Amino acid sequence: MTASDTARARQTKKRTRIQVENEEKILDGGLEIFSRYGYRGATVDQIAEASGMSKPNLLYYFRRKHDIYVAVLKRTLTMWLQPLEEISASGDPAEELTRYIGKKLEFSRTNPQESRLFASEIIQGAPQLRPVLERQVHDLVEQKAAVLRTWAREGKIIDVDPCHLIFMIWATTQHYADFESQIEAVLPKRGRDETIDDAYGPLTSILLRGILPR
Amino acid sequence: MTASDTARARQTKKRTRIQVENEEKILDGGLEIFSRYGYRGATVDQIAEASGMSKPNLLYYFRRKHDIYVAVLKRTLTMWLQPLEEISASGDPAEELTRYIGKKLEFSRTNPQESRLFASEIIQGAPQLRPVLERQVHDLVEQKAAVLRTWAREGKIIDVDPCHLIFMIWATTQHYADFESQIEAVLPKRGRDETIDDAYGPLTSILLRGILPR
DNA sequence: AACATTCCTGACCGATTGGTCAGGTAATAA
DNA sequence: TTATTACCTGACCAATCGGTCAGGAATGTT
Repeated sequence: MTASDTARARQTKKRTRIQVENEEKILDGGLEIFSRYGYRGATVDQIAEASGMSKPNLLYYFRRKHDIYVAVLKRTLTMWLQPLEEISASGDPAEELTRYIGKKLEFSRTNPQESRLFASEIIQGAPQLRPVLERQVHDLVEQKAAVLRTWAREGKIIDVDPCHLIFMIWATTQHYADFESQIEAVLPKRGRDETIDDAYGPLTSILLRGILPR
Repeated sequence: MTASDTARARQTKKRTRIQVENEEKILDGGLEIFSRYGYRGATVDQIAEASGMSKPNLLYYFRRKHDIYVAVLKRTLTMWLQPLEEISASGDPAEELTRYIGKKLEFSRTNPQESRLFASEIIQGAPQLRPVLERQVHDLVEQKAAVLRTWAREGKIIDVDPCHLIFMIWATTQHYADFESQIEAVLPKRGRDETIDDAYGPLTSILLRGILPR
């Protein structure tokens, strides 16, 4: 047995059925716990329990707590960015933005844990995500900001800094996942799904009225 | 020495100069650490160091980590709610809302740690804040929502669920504090203060265009 | 100055933390 | 069938956690 025989190094080789299954279990469990308590607040024991396996067995697949965290973040990033990528310069601004807002709201509905995981990581200074933010996300935002700027030049939307518009959409849509417990406590009792349904109207109408020319 | 002689129980009596000073130091240190790591991720040792005192001495003033946390949250809540309270039914909607947005953005600039502390608490399910949210915040939101509804009935603003409008303002303004490190990483290099300055224009113009009648 | 009270500390405690390890069990390839 | 590899476990470890405690140092009161 040498160090190169460990599960992590084995990933270059072919992955076993059991390995695939268990790693997925662990990522799910990790998501649940990390999104609730943040990186430092989460314990390996908790993640192991949430994943339905013993701690030593979990650590057989991911040798360090930190490795689980990074893997969960990595898996989440793709779906988090997807809706933004789909904005098309050739489409109609109102349609494209309505669709984008809808997709982001839908993400808050179906993946609140993922949303909170990101929020938690970023509130804590994005120690793991920073490199990705500075390259991948930065580039994508700039690319889509350029699209919005083109639309503004053509008079299809008003002329405001497109980055802040994107931030507005992120903030308002993710709010329904990240601050769910606040909304739940403040609002007259309704389910989470209904609340997000209710939000769709006000959100799109205010934002579109706000950026489309009269 | 009985239990009733402890620092906490003493709060009913007159508070010493040193006591006042040190409790403030601890609340500041606690804010710094809790806002960075969340409740569970923060350690008493860290808070003690951030407060510039030894751990036993810190625990002389607050006997439990949890007591510090609650005290910090309590101190923060008042200033967090202040701007919303100031919205006046008799004022001009455009002016009142512009001022409110400005105040909230200003809070993000001057009190980012407080903002993140709240965000962290709420993401983790608001275990401590929930009672306050369900009473104090709930009542205040309903009261101001009524004001917005009146404005809508008078045709001064468009007719959307006012709660979601309030959420939009919270989300967009607090975003600049809570997600500061993301914005910093994504945006072309600027200072935090300049970014918030830049945000004020787009934010107010989009939101006001979005809710004021044409 | 004498005393009482408040403030502060080093040493310490049991519990929990992330992580290791020797060895046993199940799956699979020969 | 047998050998090999992958999978899993209980027991364990050093470090860190929240918190205690006896007693010394400041501070304030008379």
